Amino acid sequence: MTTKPPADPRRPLTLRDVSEASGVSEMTVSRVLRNRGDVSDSTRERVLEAARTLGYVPNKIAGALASQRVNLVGVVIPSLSNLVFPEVLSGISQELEETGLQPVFGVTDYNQDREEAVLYEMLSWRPTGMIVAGLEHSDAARAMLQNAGVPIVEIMDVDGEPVDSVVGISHKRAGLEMARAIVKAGYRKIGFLGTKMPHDHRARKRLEGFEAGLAEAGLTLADTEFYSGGSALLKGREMTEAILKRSPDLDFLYYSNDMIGAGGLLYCLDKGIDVPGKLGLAGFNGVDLLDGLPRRLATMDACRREIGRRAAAIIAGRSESGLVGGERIELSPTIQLGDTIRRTS
Amino acid sequence: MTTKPPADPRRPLTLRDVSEASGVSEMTVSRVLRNRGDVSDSTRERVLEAARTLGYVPNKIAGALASQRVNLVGVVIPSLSNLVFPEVLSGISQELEETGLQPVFGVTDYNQDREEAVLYEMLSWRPTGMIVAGLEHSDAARAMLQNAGVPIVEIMDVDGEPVDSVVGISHKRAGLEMARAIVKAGYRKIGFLGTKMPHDHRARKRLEGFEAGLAEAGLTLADTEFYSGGSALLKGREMTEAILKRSPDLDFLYYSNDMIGAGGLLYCLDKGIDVPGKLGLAGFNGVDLLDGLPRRLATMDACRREIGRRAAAIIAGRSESGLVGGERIELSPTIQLGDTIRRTS
DNA sequence: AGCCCCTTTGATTGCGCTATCACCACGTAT
DNA sequence: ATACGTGGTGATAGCGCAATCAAAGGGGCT
Repeated sequence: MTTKPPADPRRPLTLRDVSEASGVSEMTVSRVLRNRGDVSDSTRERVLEAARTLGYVPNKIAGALASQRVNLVGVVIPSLSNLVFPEVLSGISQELEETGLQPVFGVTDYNQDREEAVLYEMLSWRPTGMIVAGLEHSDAARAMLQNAGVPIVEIMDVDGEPVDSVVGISHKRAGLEMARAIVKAGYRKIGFLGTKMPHDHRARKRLEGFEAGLAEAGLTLADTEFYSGGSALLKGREMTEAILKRSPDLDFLYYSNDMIGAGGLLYCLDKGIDVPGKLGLAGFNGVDLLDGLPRRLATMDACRREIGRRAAAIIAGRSESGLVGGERIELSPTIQLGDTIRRTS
Repeated sequence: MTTKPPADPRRPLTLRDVSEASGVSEMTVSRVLRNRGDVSDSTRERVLEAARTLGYVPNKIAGALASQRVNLVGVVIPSLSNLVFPEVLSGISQELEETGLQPVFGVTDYNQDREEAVLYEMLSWRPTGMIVAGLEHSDAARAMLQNAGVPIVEIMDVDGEPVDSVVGISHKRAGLEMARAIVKAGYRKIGFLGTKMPHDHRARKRLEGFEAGLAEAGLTLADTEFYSGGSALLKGREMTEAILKRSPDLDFLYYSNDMIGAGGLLYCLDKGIDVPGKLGLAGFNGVDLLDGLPRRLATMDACRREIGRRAAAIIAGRSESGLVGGERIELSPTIQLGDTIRRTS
């Protein structure tokens, strides 16, 4: 059988073209290409051959409309330049790999209006499920998610009221526990260095938890320093220099993330400051960048990849088994003292 | 006017629901929601009000099928854990922001089979255009891209034959120029440290260019060291230690990326090695991480954000103006000598 | 032979939307 | 008066596919 080329070479191919080329009905072609229903081996071969030589690519738009099923999972995150989120995405991708589901990413830049727009856009493709970073959304966004009629998983954070399911860690508790560890190690004059992003709710919660932990020991933050934008490592250096110049008697610096913490550590080593004797340091995240530093920064693992995996599993699982949802998974970040907190043992 | 709730509360809303709630035809609702055609202000208000209170979200699947237009741009990259690609994505996002086009990302893990699968999946959504990292694809993948009938932009690399348009830098030339700079600075016993990924064609081309540059001065690589996986910073340390132990007389180390270069730099500073006097170092990429290091590593900017922007602009531009395509944009990375190459001046 | 059952294939319908054209009610020009 | 726009609206058809049911072609059984 000769495969005749389509009439108009620039007209996109359809099932009909494959059907004509292989001499069977469109329905049978559809069945072959989706591996669904019984088709004899001989026709299957013929159809696949025709599809291959034509270079046919199915039109999922039409397929999705007809079947009311879409293999997409919307993933909404605040940023890509954070190093944290790519790892979450990676966990999601990995878990979804074998399910036939496809993640689609959207970035909000920590901006609620952008988030609303991205959610609207994504929901308009009628995805199988949504994974959204954080629990804080505009009312309109919450309403959209609630009405979407598909599983919603909010990730990263568990301190708040989820729309549906939630997978994350308690950033409040993370801050609290780090404060306790620092106090226990004997540090008393403690400074905080972080970002100036009012919409990074997780950083805010860590700070709140941290202050609560200090309060347990009757302490308050001795000084704080904030930044925004730029190379985090460099900012860590600069902020550390600034805060130590202003408050030379600090004996501990808590950084809101590992990158600025690493910058601070490099600064202290440069200056020959005795770490952790005279000055202790800690960050947050457990990025593996830290493994390469001259000294291991104290930190707390945020379970990023695991969060992605579990969230994806909920979507994937729920899309098969018609579960009702509302799962709540709180992971426990483990504190790693590294070499920048005095060991009290 | 009271907006009656939909009959079945779990049935997804359609244009018909909004049309009934607002007392106009579906067509008029469609026009209002897309801001197309003339609609009187009073009806527009009524329709928007109804849509808002119902919480209607349009179904783009149906819309795309009917209009044969899809506002998606497929973006295919090899990895997210590389720090380089998130920046490219960021450039793409930014450029696409105002065009109504939406990027959709797919990750191949430097695997040609995965790439083929991801391309097939993406093309089946009939995107407005595709941005694909690299020029090396399987025959099937090339064929798919060629037949897609939409603008294709291959990015990062210009050393090869593009399917359609291409935006990137010459990695061969980047390697070559770095080699020349190193030779000119007087280094002679030069080692290379890189990844063991046979499918990272850009790293390979840089190495080829680099060796060609050495050859101009009658030199060859004195030693090489490869790694795969793990924390790049730590690997940089370990590899540097290994290669220097094996070949203590090396006077320069060229790293295939900045992260391992940074690890190497930290190692050398730890060991008190005279950089750049006794030993010169250079990386590749110009990641802003380097700004925070104790000494600035020599490197070469890969124009990542710019590449993303230009690629997106081609898609956006071509989707309006029915241009024919085939653009070729070669950006020029600038060498930054930093503090780890001797200044010959 | 007549029956049933199973496998394989095809015809029809509709998913939710937009393109297109038709239509109506007004003006305004001729 | 007739013709002709023009802003506003609705009716109809169809995008490319999959769900569904109908039908055709074999066996194997009584």
